[in-house]
Formats: sequence, structure tokens, C-alpha cells
Amino acid sequence: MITHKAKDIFKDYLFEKGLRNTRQREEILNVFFSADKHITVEELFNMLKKTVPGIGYATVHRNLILLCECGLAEEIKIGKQKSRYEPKFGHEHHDHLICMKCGRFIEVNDDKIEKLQDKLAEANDFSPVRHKLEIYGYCKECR
Amino acid sequence: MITHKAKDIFKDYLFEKGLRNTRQREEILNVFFSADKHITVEELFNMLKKTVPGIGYATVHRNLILLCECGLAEEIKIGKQKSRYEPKFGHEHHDHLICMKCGRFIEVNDDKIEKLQDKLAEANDFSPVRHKLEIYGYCKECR
DNA sequence: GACCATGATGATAATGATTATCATGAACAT
DNA sequence: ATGTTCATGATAATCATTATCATCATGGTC
Ligand SMILES: [Mn+2]
Ligand SMILES: [Mn+2]
Ligand SMILES: [Zn+2]
Ligand SMILES: [Zn+2]
Repeated sequence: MITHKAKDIFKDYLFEKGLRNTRQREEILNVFFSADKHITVEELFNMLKKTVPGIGYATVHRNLILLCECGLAEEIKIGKQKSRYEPKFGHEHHDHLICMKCGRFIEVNDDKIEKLQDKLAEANDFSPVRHKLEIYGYCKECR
Repeated sequence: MITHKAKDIFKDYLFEKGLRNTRQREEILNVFFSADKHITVEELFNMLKKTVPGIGYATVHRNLILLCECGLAEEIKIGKQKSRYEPKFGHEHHDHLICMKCGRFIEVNDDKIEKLQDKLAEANDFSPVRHKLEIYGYCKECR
């Protein structure tokens, strides 16, 4: 269920930037968070057509970008697949185990790895900002 | 300098698959390995036009895929950038530190991280096959 | 060397996700 | 209620990648 908190974050962001509340934006937020998975623009667009007939593909796309900007979503690009967006409210940083058969994403986190990454960057005179760790293989059901 | 070994690997692969040696294939291999960096199809295409006038873009693209198939190259996709290909002959597995300003790739490797990744996968009933670790930030010259 | 089957090439078009454009409609401060 | 300006939705543009296809070239055979 989508908390009021996420809605507030979005509304505050819109206000700050001088942007407007719209029926579409409300529904995009609702459906995106209720889906609660790594979703493509197209998938979200198709879901939204039921609640907001006539909604445009570009509107969904534009607002996913907006959600990313205010930290409520994150774009995930895997190889050549189309972009996916994951809800980020209340989600800590995590990495992904990606099943090469069924496509399932398992979200994981390992503090030791995170720390070693920082050390590795440091050792190369590199200031890390963010990182992406994806492990491809086969999940329990698929191996 | 490109060793005979890489050429042999390529030729053996072509023979196995019933494919043919061509002037274009020879030059693509030569130029790709002498460039020795993460290169796009377009960049390689432009370099090749000097040695093989009239060479086609599609030919370069097709043969980079071929080089990947026989293990002499690896495709690197970073976000929405166009695909890059890196020579893999004699290269061990490594990860990348990617400068968000100048675009430089620093190749790194950390055994501890590699081992922890396997443990992490194991702990999630996941059989890892390969992985991708990219750390984005700023290099020595750009921070 | 000539011949032939078939893969390779290069020009071009198709594809498809993403992004831009623009006329019209809607939000919201006054 | 009005006006300004942003948002929307339809549509087109973009652009890397991939497919198509007529023609050429390779490598095996005689
Ligand atoms: Mn991580
Ligand atoms: Mn690694
Ligand atoms: Zn699976
Ligand atoms: Zn740099």
C-alpha cells in the first residue's frame, strides 16, 4: 500500500519546482507503487489505461523521470532490455541477482562488499558516487 | 601488438563454424586489437575506412559480434550509451571505475569482492554465472 | 585454373525504444 | 473569473541496432 509519505514527497517536489498536481500524476504514483515491482514504461502505461482512459504514453514516461528526480523511483537498465523503474520509497540501496532464465530480480545487500568497493575506489584515486552490481545466474527455481 | 594467438583463435573459430576468411575480417581484428580500448562500432568503423575503403558499417558490427562469440571481445553496455567493445585476449576478468566527467574507464579487480559475491549468491540459493560491477564517480583528474 | 555452392559484404530499409514537438486543455495564484 | 504557464496526448523525430537482399568473394572440387 502506498503511504501518505510517498505522496507527500511527490507533492512537495512538485511544489518546489513550480509543477502542478494532475489527475494523471496522482494515478501514476498510485499504480506505480501498488504494482511494486521493476516495471517498464509500457507495462505501467497499460495498467494506467484502465484507471485513466486516454492517458498518453509520453505522460507516463515523463512522470517516471520525475519520480526518479525526486528519489521515489530508480531507473534500471540491464543490457539491451528496455528501461525498468523500481519504487524506491523506504527502499535502502541494494544490488541485484538476476535470473538468466525467468528474469527474476533478487534484491540483496552486503555491507562488506560495499565497504570494499569504497576502498577499491580510494586505492585508485577515484571518488565513488554510486555503483551498480549485478550478478547474473540462475535462481533456486531455475537451476 | 596483436599476437598470432588471437588471430589463430579467430581463424579456428571461423573454420569450426564453416565461416570464411576475408580481408575485412583480418583488418577488423587487427585494428580492433591495435586500438586496444573500449571502442564503439562507429569508432572502429571510422578507423577501418582508412585501411579498407568501402567497408560497411554492418560488416564491422557483425564481426564484433563474432569476436564476442569466440571470446576475443566483450560487449560493454553502460546506461544508455551506445555499446562498446573491449578486447579480451589475455585480459582477466575485471570491473570498471567509470568517470562521470571524462568517461574514462579504470579497470580494477578485487579478489575479496569476487569471493564475497559468490558467498552472497550462495546465501540466496542463486548460481552465479557472471557479474558486472561498475562504480561511477570522478577520477583523479576530474574531481 | 575453372566452376560452383554458399557465406560475406555493403547499401539500404526496418525496427523499436526513447525523446522532442506542438496545439490544446487544465491547474492555480491572483 | 481570469490569465499565465505548465501538462497532456497525439504525433513525429531520433538514433543505435538489426534485418534484408542483390551482388561479390571464398574455398572446396575437379
Ligand atoms: Mn551495492
Ligand atoms: Mn568482478
Ligand atoms: Zn529464475
Ligand atoms: Zn575523469
